[in-house]
Amino acid sequence: VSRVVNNWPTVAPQLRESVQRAVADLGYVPNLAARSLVTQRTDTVALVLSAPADRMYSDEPFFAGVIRGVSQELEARHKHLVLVQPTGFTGEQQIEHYVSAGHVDGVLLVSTAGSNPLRDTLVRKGVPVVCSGRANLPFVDVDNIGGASAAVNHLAGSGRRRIATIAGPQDNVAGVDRLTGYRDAMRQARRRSIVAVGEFTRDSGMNAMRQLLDDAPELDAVFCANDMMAIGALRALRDAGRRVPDDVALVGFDDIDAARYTEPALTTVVQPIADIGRQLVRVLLRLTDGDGSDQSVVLPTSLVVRESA
Amino acid sequence: VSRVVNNWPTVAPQLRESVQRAVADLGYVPNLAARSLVTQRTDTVALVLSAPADRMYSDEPFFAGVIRGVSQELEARHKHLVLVQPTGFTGEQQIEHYVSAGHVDGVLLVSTAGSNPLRDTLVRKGVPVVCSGRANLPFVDVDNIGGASAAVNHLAGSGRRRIATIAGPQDNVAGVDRLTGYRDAMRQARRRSIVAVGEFTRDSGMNAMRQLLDDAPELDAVFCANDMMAIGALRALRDAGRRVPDDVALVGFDDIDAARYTEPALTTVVQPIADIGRQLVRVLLRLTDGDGSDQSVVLPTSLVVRESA
DNA sequence: CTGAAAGCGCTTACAG
DNA sequence: CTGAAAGCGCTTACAG
Repeated sequence: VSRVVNNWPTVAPQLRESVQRAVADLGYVPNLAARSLVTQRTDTVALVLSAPADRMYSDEPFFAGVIRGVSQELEARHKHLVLVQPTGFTGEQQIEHYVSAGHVDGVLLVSTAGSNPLRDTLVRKGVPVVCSGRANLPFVDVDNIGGASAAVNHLAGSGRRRIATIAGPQDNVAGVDRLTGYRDAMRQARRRSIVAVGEFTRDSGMNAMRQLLDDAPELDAVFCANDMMAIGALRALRDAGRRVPDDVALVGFDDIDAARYTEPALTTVVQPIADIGRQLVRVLLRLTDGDGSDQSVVLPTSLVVRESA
Repeated sequence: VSRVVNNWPTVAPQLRESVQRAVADLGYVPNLAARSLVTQRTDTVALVLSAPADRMYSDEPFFAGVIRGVSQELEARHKHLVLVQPTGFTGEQQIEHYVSAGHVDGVLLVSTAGSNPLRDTLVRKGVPVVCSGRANLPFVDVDNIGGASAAVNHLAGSGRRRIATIAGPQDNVAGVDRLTGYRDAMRQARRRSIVAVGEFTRDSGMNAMRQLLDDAPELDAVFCANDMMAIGALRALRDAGRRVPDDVALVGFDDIDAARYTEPALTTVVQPIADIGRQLVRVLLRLTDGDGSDQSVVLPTSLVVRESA
């Protein structure tokens, strides 16, 4: 029976057929716990989402998009998804325990912070891990530097003189890289950088914009490291009586749905969010089921020009 | 060893201690597959999210909030979460198979559509299932009718004469109940209903608002069955030159983050989204680990008054 | 090609 | 209180 269920080639056709009929009649479904006990595989992947509460709880669709992509790709490959959103230290310990217990074949780590004790622990234990955001282990990232540079070049190319940026948190790889991209492009254009730092939230974008307006009132363009902050900045600009894009041009990053609905609609850098999820799965499965090679991926970004710049 | 690990009372203190030391030294972690093979329990719950793609893919934070609540409650109870977002029929078949294989102790079903073949199949197989939204099996819902009525009463109480509604899709329990609440309150106030139907998305809200403006230009208030549609309606009203709240008062439903950031900020009915997730878990665990009783829950809603009405 | 047997890592009556 | 044994439901060498 086992050989029929697992599609071994060496089974007489008639035997196979009668077994299959019995399986169908009885509605037999193999017990996965028993199977994984002997095969040492679980066909299950853990997705660990960790981020500061204020971003996780917010309505930013980044995490939802990644989950969706992971889920899609896993379903297509007949694997299962265990989702974990650890709250604090005890949460992380539970995951460590769970993973150590052999309940998953690998871990997908989507964390906003740069350092991550859980990651190090898992790697040390020999658990296959793939990160979102470049790291010194298998990862999936997007071209943050290129995207940010493209945004700045668009701004400079359309005649803007004083281009500021609202950067993301600098303990976050994307936050760092998008600022790097901004600085690189500014240097190349022989401009001086004007930088404020936010937390990737609407409120922080609003505050950062106000500060920029105080510190560098002559600015005529702002590149925001994500769309949520751009939405906040838009509000601060309106409150200050600056017209967008007439007085100040604004570019975001991410291309979340909301970017199409601001007034004016947001020019932004497109990041393929669901693709990140799909690629995370592919890189992990190459590690566990494939040739075991690290084939990290960097996905392209592109600028979509709407009304704000 | 097993008795120590599982905290049986009948173990000599010294024996217990030496086993515990060994466990700690060796970093022993019990194999859950082996355990669940004999106990027939997995300490794992499946959360099945099914919704039409246009809502699921959107940046609406409802699903993310429910996931968060489920995840929190499960972590607190040392249970695990497998997340499934079936795409089409094959996706549902995979879940059915997975659940039948005994990989989970129960299923949380968050589906927007009223009828659900998967639900019926699982129930027939004897799998413990809890739904979000009232149903003829254990469920967690919010007081949609009461919330909608409160919104209408607020509008009527503040002197609005012609109160319309943009209802949600009528194949959705929340969509139906929020419309019922609107109609009930209107009847009680001896007003005539003015109804347009949307799909819970921004675009559908915008279109519905345009239609209302055509059909009933005299309206001076609109109750939207969710915030996303209210955001779309806000846009349509602005495009039509109607001021909010001066010309038209607007009330939403959900109290998503974005409701605080519209201009004017949205008056809306608060729905405790993360609580829905937490309660789903509690109701399910009462079914499986508790006394087996169906203790469905209806969570309260409340009106939060901001600027739009 | 196929049957019988061992074993995956646990839990839990069963004796003592 | 505790040891030895059976058994959960599978897979996979091992013989034949």
